[in-house]
This record gives sequence, structure tokens and C-alpha cells, in this order.
Amino acid sequence: MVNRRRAPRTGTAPPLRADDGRWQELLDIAARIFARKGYRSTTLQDIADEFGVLKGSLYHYIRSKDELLFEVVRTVYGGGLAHLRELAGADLDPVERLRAVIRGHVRYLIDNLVGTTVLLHEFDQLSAEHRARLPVRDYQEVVAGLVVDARADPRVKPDLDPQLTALAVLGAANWVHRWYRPDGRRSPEEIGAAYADLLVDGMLTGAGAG
Amino acid sequence: MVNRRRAPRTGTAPPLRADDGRWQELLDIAARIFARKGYRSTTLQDIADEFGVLKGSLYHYIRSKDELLFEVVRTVYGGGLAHLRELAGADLDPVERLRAVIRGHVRYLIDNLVGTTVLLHEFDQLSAEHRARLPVRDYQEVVAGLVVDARADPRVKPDLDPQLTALAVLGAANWVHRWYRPDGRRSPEEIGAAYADLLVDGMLTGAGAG
DNA sequence: CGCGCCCCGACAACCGTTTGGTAGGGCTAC
DNA sequence: GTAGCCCTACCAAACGGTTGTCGGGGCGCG
Repeated sequence: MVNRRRAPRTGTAPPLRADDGRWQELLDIAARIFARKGYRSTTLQDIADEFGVLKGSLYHYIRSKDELLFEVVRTVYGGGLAHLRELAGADLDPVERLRAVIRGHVRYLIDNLVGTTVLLHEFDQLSAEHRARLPVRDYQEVVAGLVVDARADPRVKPDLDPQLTALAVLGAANWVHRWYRPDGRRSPEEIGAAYADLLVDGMLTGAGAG
Repeated sequence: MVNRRRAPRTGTAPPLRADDGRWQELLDIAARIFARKGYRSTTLQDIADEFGVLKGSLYHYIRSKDELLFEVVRTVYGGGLAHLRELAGADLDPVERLRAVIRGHVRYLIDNLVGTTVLLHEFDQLSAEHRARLPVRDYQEVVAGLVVDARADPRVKPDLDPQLTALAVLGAANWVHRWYRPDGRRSPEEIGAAYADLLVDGMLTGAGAG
């Protein structure tokens, strides 16, 4: 978490003015509307209305609508990957670490529901340049690496495909935003625990087929 | 698989003219472009170009763009649900039936990749009326029911949450269209088998925690 | 003839973006 | 202190392009 006020003009296209409360507010509003209606169906008019501004005035904060989407997903993308890597670095035996990672990742996805919704649903609406700066493959690599580690444990199925397993784990987790409701019967912790047990136990040799 | 030529004018809004080769061709083209660019980013111009027609001429086949999307997803929705229920009715012991269902469903999703991509990605772009006619919850209910059946088997974790488990299964499966490539290293059968073993074995009591 | 199939031309609405202007707060020089 | 200045934040109005949709007409075929 870099402490930056008056963000320096580094990189290609940093936000014009970062960290003001108003900028964060705009990001939140945009994320919420993007999540509800979809990027392409969202009008700058929609955002400006909720922001309390004429739509042209938004260009004081953004360079283009595309960049606004990028700024929204960049935050949650970076945060999620950092969080995932932190979990993956825990000092636990590989199997339990995998369990903790799934629990924690599901928890993150739910804690950042609107952001992850936009990231997962509108990712391919980004320009090719912006998309290249968010290599979602990294998520898969982290989880696949953990599966490789776990395979050293004799309890784990030796013929487990790390990539395929990682994709199954991430797929299950990434689907949560489509059905989770804060007033639902299950808490984020219960969901994370259930997913972790289901998926990690599925990697172990047990009563099932080999 | 209903055999219908010259589809009767049942329901609210059947296609103006069904089953002509040209109509099916239009559906395929629309589905492909919707899958690639997204519904909202796809213009009738795009579709008309590939169809070899001026965009106004499309209204000879469709009533509106929204209806075109509906017709695309209706096909794959109905087919997928029918296929899933057929698999769920197989005369197998509940655990093996669940395995077969996951294998078969993944296989279906891959066999109908463009259609399922549109269904899963553009579902909420449908009008509320159209959406109500495609209760996606039905998928969840079918799988949850199978989990309930399987729970009668003593090998299965007795405290398994059917809804949560069904959502995990469907989430993993529904993610496939985001990464599957026909020239990839794994065949549809291998993917389905890997997913089935991972998820079903995860439901069994084994070496893991309870 | 009649009908399916498509062209042609248009329209109204909308959308992202631009340009020019302005109120006001705060810093600085005198 | 106050006049001058700049910067931030926004308004007002427009522009060019695009989009979904529609009506009318023509052509070929059974």
C-alpha cells in the first residue's frame, strides 16, 4: 500500500488526481453501477447523476470511460492478487495452506463483491492495452503452484492436474458473486469453509476412485 | 429434443419463422458475435454484415435485438437443462450418477461453447420478461437434488450442504467457457472426468477433515 | 397474383467527448 | 490587507457519430 498523496505522474496513465475523497467516491459509484447494469449499458449520464454532476464534468476526473473501468478493476485485481499471495505464503503444511487459501480468497471475493463482479464480468470490455496490464493468468498460477506443493504430501492424489485443479477452484470461487446475497442463509465464512473442504478433500486420496 | 418444423405460434413471442436454414444460420452468427464481443457491444450492423444483408433487413427475421438474444440463449438453456435432467435420471448408484452428471454437463458446456458463453455472460442483459422465462435456478435444483440423494450413501459426508455444493459444482463447470480452447492440452472428456473426480470425491468422507 | 426476401432511405434518440467559460478558495507579492 | 493570480471543480451547450427501428418499395418465384 504505497502512501501517495498528489500521485506523481509516473507510468502511462495514472488517474489525474488520486486519493481525494471525491475520486474514491466516483470510483465506488462507477463500480456499483457497472456491477448492476454492465459496463456497456452504463451511461456516463448514469454515473454523473449519482455523482451529482453534469456528465461532461466527469472529464475533470477521467480521461475516458474506458479508463474509468480500468481504474475500477485495477484496484480489486491488485488487491485480490496481493491477498491471495499473502495467503499462499502462510507457514502451514501444504494441504492446510490450500484450505486456508480457498477460505481466504472466497472471503475476499465476498468482501469486495461489487469490485469483483465488475472485474469478472467486464474484464474483456477493457481495451487490449489495459487488459494486458492485468494478467488474470497470475491467479491461476498461484493456485496451481499450491497444488504442486500439496502433491508432495502422500495424502494427495499423485496424478492431480495442477492447472485443471486450479481452474476448478477458481471457477467455483468466481461464481460466488453471481448468487451471494448479504442476507442469505450462509455467512462468508461458512461458504469459504464449505468450498475449501469440498475442493481440498477432493484432491486427497480417499474412498473414491483414483 | 422436440421435433418442430414450422413452429406453431404458441407462447408469447415465437420466432417469426422457425427452422428455415436461414433462420438457424442467423442464430448461429448472432451467437458467435455475441460471444466474442458481448451483447451490448454487438451492433445489428455486425450481424447483418456477416449475414450478408443490410441491417434493416434483419427485421424480417427478428422483432427486436433483445428478442434475438433471447432466442439464442433459449436454445442452449433448454438443451442444457434437458441434457442435465436426462443425465440425472440415469439408473446408477447416487454417487456414480453424480459423477456422470458432472462429466456429461461439462461435456455439454464445451460442445456448445458459444451458446453457453452467451447464456452465462449475457443473461442479465435480457429483459425482465425474457429472463423470467429462463429460471436458471432450475440447474441448481437438479444438482442439489442429486447431492441430497447421494447423502443417503454412508460414504458421503453427512453434513454436506446440498445448495452450496451444487453452486460449487456449477461454478466450476460454468467457468470452463472462460478458458477452454479447442486446441488445448486437455480434451473435453479429460476435463469432465477431472472435475467429476475432484468434486465428487470432495463430497466423500476420506482422509480429510470432517 | 401473392408472398417471401431483401434493399433503400430515413429518423429520432442517444452517447462519449470537447470546448469554453466561471465561481470560489487560497497563496503570494506588495 | 488587499489586489492579482492560479488552480480546482464544475456548468452549459454543443458536436459528430452511432444505433435500433421502421415504412415503403422492388424483384423473383411458384
